[in-house]
Amino acid sequence: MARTAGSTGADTVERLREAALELFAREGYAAVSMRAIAARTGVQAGAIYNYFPTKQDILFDLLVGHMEALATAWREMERLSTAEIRLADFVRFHVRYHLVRPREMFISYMELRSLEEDNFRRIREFRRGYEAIPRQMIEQGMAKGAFDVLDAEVTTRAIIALLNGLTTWYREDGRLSLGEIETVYIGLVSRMVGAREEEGNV
Amino acid sequence: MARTAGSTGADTVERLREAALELFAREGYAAVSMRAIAARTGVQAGAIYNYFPTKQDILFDLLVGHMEALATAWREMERLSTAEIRLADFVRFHVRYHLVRPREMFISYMELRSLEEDNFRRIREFRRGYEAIPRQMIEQGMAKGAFDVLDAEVTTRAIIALLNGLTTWYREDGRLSLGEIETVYIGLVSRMVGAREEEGNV
DNA sequence: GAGTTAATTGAACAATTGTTTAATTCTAGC
DNA sequence: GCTAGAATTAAACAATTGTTCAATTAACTC
Repeated sequence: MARTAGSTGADTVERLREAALELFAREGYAAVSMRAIAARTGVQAGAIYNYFPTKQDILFDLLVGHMEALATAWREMERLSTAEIRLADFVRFHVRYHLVRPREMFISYMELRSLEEDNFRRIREFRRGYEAIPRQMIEQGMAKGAFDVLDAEVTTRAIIALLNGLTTWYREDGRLSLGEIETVYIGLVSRMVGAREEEGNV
Repeated sequence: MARTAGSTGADTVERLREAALELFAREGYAAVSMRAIAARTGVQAGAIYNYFPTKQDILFDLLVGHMEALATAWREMERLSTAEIRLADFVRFHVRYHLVRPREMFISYMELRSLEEDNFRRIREFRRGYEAIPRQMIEQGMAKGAFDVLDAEVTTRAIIALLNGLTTWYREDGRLSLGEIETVYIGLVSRMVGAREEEGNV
């Protein structure tokens, strides 16, 4: 046998991405075999190599894609305003964006260690750029006296950890809606940075 | 060849634990082979099976050991007091305990998915018990009017995520000392729960 | 409808995996 | 100094791993 009826490359590569994303998120990169990804796509293992040179390239492709889409999405919706409002915007954006893409979020911070040297460095750069966004807001808010923070670096990292921690417990069918979780998180972050007026940050 | 000079079982099993802990933390359970653990211990792969029936049992042994030691350590140092002080105590304890054992902390929340069904359930129970500690403090503080919290569950989970996130960025040779990080974290958590008097929680 | 290209199979590769077992050497107790 | 048991090696097992490639079939072009 060979080419199967109705198969097109663009379709197959997309189904491969989806299968790999699901499996990497659920089992972890190292525990997933090329045959498992192929089986889930309804294809033989050899076919994968028409689209990705190695297993590592699948992971890297997923992570780059996620980070680029994330950065683009933020750029498209960010607005100029005070540090308080911009930080609240960022929290809302981050929560909303990731809760709709839990698998991407999960692998993008769980599978960093599965990346080879060069790939790791590139993804790390992406992350640094993204994490610089809240950091700058906090520093700006401090400079203008709108925030009261003991240590900008630790506070930023704590906020990022708190945001990323969402993946470990959020369930779509949970008690709270996405909007309610956003509200709670915005309130928490607002307190963490010691924003002057606790309410009214829209 | 066979038994090597100066070898005792108690010593070997401890070195095996240490090797497995280091490798699991660095590479991930699935990416570590029995031969890699053996090599790091200075022993052949077959020797491991005198102490652990399977690879899975090594991971489980490490996780159970960590969770039990963690719970014991907290019980030994906890004291009766107000919710504010007890929560600050807990944060300080958690930060200090884990920053001295980054590898245990790392695998105990990164490798949960590598556990087989039954083992996973047992470790999850341990975790639930431990995470109930801050949750109860928060609920108690709310009931007494000492805390002002929008949602107890989400706030608890956010605090736990923030605490666990330490592993992803803490470095022993970093800018801040363990004590300074503790102080910042206690302040952050205190704000998150809306503790009435922000300072003076010792 | 013939010829070209795109897409896939299926078998094969060597390497590595977790685990078992018989043989061997060391240590401890008498 | 002998012996029993503890500790380990080294070889072997079948299964699985990532990857390659010639053969084969489907879709597209003219």
